[in-house]
Amino acid sequence: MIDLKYLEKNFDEASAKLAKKGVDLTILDELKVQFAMLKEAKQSFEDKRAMQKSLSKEFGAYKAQGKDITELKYKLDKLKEAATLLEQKANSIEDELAKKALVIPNFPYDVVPNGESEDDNIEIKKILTPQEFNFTPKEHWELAEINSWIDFTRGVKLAKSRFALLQNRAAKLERALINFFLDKNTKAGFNEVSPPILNNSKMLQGTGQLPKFEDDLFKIEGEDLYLIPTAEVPLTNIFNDEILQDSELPVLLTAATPCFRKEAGSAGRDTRGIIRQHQFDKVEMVAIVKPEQSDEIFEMMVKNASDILTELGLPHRLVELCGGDLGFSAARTIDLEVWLPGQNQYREISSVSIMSDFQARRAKIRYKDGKKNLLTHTLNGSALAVGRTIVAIMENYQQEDGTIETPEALKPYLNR
RNA sequence: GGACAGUUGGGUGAGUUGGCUGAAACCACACCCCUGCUAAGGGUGCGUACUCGAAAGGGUACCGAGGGUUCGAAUCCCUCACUGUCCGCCA
Repeated sequence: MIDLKYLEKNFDEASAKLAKKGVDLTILDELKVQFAMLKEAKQSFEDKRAMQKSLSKEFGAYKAQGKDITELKYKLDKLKEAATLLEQKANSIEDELAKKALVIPNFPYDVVPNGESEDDNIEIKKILTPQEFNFTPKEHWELAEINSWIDFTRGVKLAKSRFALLQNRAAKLERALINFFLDKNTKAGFNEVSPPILNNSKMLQGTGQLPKFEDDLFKIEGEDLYLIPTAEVPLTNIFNDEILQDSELPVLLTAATPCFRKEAGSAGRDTRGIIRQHQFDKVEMVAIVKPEQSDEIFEMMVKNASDILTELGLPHRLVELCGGDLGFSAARTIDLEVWLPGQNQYREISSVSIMSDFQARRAKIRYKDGKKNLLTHTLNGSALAVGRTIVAIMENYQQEDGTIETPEALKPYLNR
């Protein structure tokens, strides 16, 4: 959630920032007005309630002394009625305000370039040069067919469209990659955990998926539980409603989990292959940090993800997302895009973001700074998306006959 | 899933014949004093959030969540969630 006090005090500046993200600014005016109304309503309720409470104390004394209480009771009844009314008014303003505030996206950082869509993103640098093939490289689904790595038909039979069945060496490769990624992240200082992959609505709200993006989530019927769309949700919310000691920070966590997304709104996109599935494995990095630590940790996370790709021999590039392409909770994001020779283009394989204090405010993640409790910053990034890494290996390591070689770095993980 | 018990501040844990309790005590933590050497003693402070105030200091809400009774509820009633134990089931 954005800082409403900041919005109140620096309205124009806040508006300019959100405009960069393409927010309809009329909602901000409403927010500002309602925020002022809420303060006033709360104040008048609290004044009445204070009066009621202090008189109520006398009530006990009166009774003990055997004094007549009918007049006092009459006054108290009136006060109670008035206070309750004022309370309801304040509550309804607060509810409305919360409803609106929860769907306002995070403020982007100043370094974020202007732009409306992914076409306006800015390439920062390329790492490794794509190799020249002396044949026409195939797309990964053709290779999957030739090597019998992926059974798309039966995946759909078992579940529905956008589900696939990895088999043979692809299944082994998936497991090897998860281990490889976790080992790399551990070496980079991240602590491995294995969280629940069903989380409740409070957690989904904490990281920003709810209430606005409910349609993207798979929900368990009859339960307040959702399949997580990313391990960012459980990892970040480990500290939901907690106050950390400042000596504990930064907290660096990594986990390999399946992720589940409905992909609502991406009908027709990437329907072939396993680029966009309802279920996919991903190894995630999450950091809970003091605000002054977040830039440094961010660079470290980007480098870690990039180094892993380099070690796998996969050409990739770093892309700074523009305001319009930035996610709801993100203040700044760098995407890592891997080269896919079959598709002849770079495709996202990791996304590393600073959420500033946006998630921390929603999830109430704080730390002790002397006597004060301050909001932490949260960051997350993939290192890496497993399915897309398999795609990248298939396309980059393909031979003319359609067979696929194994990257050197993975051999220790596959030959056992 | 069934039966019983419980859910209080960072931790342990009082308080459940309604008002003197936002909350004893102890531990932990912070600062100070004494002392000096890898101990101990003494003092003070210490829940969270919002809000008024320059500050000192006030106000309101929160004792698992939500609702109810009452002038007044951590304390009484209802619903739900969770934890523990026993039974059942099971990887």
